Amino acid sequence: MPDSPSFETLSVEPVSTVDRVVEELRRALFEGDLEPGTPLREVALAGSLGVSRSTVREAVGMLVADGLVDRIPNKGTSVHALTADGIRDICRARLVLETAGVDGWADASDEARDVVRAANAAYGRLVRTKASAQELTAAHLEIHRSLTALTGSPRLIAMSETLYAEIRLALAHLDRARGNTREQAHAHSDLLELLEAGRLTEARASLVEHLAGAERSLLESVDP
Amino acid sequence: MPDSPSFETLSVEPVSTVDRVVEELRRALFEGDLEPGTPLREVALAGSLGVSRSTVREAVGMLVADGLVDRIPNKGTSVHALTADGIRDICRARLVLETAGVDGWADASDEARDVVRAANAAYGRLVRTKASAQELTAAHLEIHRSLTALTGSPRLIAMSETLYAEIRLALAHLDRARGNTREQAHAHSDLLELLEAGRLTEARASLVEHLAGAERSLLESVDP
DNA sequence: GATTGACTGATTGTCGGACAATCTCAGTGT
DNA sequence: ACACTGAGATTGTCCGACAATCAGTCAATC
Repeated sequence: MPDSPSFETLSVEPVSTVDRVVEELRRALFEGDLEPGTPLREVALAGSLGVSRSTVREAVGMLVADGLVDRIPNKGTSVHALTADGIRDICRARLVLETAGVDGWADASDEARDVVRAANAAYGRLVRTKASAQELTAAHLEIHRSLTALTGSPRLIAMSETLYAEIRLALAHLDRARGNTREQAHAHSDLLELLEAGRLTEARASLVEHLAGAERSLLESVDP
Repeated sequence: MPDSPSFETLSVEPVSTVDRVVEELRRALFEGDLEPGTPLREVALAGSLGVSRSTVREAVGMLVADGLVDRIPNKGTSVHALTADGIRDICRARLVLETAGVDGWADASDEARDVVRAANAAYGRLVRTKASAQELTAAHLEIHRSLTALTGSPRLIAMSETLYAEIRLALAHLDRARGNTREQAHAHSDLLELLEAGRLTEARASLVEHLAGAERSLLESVDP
């Protein structure tokens, strides 16, 4: 027998029914199929998804924990509706997390830095090929996620992901304000250049400005 | 009719069975009744708590979302066991959140600053009266929570609370290392004095040092 | 002797049904 | 205009059931 191989690259993901339901609901939320404020009736969902109410309940509970769905006891759950205060809060929070990542650029691992570069390149590619709005926002948020990931902290990354999920939900119902994609691409590239050059304080300032712009754009989605 | 009173202070919390179970489990975790790694069997818990398995399942699911309990699919749940890497990660994350609060001292609301002062005072009082270890850790973590609360961001506060919950769980099984409570009280008071004096960079440095000490202390709990 | 395969018991994941508690809302009565 | 009432809908909780999965044990095989 040839000495036992390791099989370290192999893996099977045991995807449970609840996971599939969560995934399907997230997809529907991010694609804008479900308007914010829409009630999520357990029996109706169970019926159309072909699963039991218990399973739907558990899946919805996870989305509630993620902040994508609001629950009022004894009244039901509904698609999370973002307020202006909520947007301001999200932006303040992401500013904290992303600047933490930018400040740690020098101390970050090479892989983490490469992820930022790759995310930026992927976004630029999508802008040129005129991808769909959902793909663009996903790629855009991936850049910012990679910034937080510069900290190398799994918990900070997990926190930031809940923020991006909320943003993505808000952006799903805002297909306008897409005209600034090209400027945003420049903003990201500029930020990355500053980072590569080691000009951290300028990079930080660039990020602050970029996020302020994002906040304005998001606020338009709730305040017409 | 006498002109209608306000009743603003009144409220009834519609406490569901799941909430009570969650609360009871948290208590048990924080008091150290349950060793890290202890499996949480659904039927056993349902039996001793006098509720159905569904309810236990939902409650445990919430604790999993909070990071207090680990779940391995098809294998079960167990009390979260903190690794050395986990502690390092938590401390990095709390450093980011708490420094964000400290940096925002000047811009914070008066109430938020008062909360910090009150928390510090309450902690000092407990140290003098030789309170129990659990009370001390609770008061201690409340100080740090109030620091993050200086940001005024509900989401950042919520994030920090999950961190403190994990820390509290780790501390529940570390009744030694309590000798440094007096030094810690000084550290907090010093930090607060620097803040009051507006010497923010020094305050920040003080916090960094204090958190490094906390990390060392926590690491002892996993690495004997 | 190590590996494989089959059996067993325990536990989880999912299902369906059931029922009380609670909310909503229209309707009724005063 | 106001309070009460009742029906319908929905959630919260419980129960019982069963397949799928996992951790052992133990025999069979090479």
